Amino acid sequence: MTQGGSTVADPGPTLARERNRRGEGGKLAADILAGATELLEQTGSEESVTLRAVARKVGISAPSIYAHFPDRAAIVEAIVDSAFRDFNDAIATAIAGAGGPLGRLRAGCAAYLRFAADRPNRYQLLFERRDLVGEPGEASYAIRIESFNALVESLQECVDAGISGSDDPVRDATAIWAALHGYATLQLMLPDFSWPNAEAMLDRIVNGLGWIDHGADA
Amino acid sequence: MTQGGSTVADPGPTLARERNRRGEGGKLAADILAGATELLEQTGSEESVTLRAVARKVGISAPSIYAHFPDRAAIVEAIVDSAFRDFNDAIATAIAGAGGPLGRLRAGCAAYLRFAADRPNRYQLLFERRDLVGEPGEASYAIRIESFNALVESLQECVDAGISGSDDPVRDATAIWAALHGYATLQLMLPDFSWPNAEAMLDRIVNGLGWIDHGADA
DNA sequence: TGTACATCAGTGAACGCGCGTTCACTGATGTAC
DNA sequence: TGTACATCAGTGAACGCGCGTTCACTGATGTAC
Repeated sequence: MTQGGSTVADPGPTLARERNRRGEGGKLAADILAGATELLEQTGSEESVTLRAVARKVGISAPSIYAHFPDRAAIVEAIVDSAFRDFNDAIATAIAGAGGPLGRLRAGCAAYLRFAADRPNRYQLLFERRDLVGEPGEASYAIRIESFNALVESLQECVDAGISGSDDPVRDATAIWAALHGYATLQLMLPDFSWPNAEAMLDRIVNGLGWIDHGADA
Repeated sequence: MTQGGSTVADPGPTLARERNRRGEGGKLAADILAGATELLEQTGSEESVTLRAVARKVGISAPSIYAHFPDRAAIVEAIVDSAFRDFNDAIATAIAGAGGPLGRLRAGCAAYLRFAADRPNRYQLLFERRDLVGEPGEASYAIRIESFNALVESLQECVDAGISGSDDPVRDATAIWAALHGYATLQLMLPDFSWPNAEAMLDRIVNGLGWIDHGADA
């Protein structure tokens, strides 16, 4: 595990970095977070985000990290938090930029899949670490369902506009979420499978799952 | 990572185990695999399956493992393989035991969700290690889409019987798979979320995704 | 303008840890005669 | 039935590794006077 066949490409040490001026020591915190995120994005495994690897990447010594993060766990938590903020922002922006209830719902779902496709390793991390999730009401829980809530809202809008016949938008938004998440993560696992493209999948998911009116249920 | 806040419950050393008789040394291989699987199921993390931990669990010394597995990676691969066999068997059995095309499709999907709910950590492992997947045609690839193929077959049966109006069973089976996988894994991540129960979700997924005829597509 | 000094940003060496793996071995079990 | 011996199933000690973390430090930067 620490030794042996671990053949992760060594990104090599990033060379000399200028020491921050006085009062600007805080900048290093941002550099550490950025370096750690980049490391994760490259290797695809959270375990490879070690204090020493991060330090090499940023161009500092490992103990310097302790001035900015209490321990390794805090760095990982910070990466995940920042990834969730990026993720939620991307989806909120897409929704805000689209027209009409249906357009907004679809734009949100499309942005979801785009984030996962563009930053696969960061997406994977979002829903990987169960131990970082707090109880409902805590911030660490809220940040994880923020985009889901936006999805529910969009679907509700559609119902209100008479476009969707969903009798339970929360349940149906959950089903849509599940399909989006499954599609995104299975693709990472089996890249050689002949996946339908995102467009086709969105048609199925958005139209099929409690979306268009389609008569009886069972 | 090796030290620090790792607070995984120590299952404690399993005590003295009888040495196998001559010619029965092979039995240990099965014990090792079982111990490793149990360890994984308990801790939920593949990293905790170390040679030493497995040895403690089984009640042998760590080097004894080398008589049966060439290295640690081989153990993990064996766990995953055996988990996939269990998984595929569970689904195949459920399908075989159900009546009618629709009954078989639904039984397969229900068995999928049941496996994930009953053995969450083992299910998670199935679609976690990307590096173990070979190219299409290889056994390590085939075992990963075996149940998907059964799903396509069931859906095709439904089309043939005039029950489903799907114009592309492979694509629609993919969407169903994605929804099942997403539902299963998101539940592990956010156990406190108010998930619709499996029954309700199956209705949505099986009926909604390219299942029941529902007019235009876009 | 010059200088003593406090502070800040960061370093280098060292620690103990669990790990995968190697190696020389031990002692019970079965077999040949 | 007895005994020498090969074989088999496993052991215990040791290795070098990268890790998280601690600790005493250094030297550049800014400030008080």
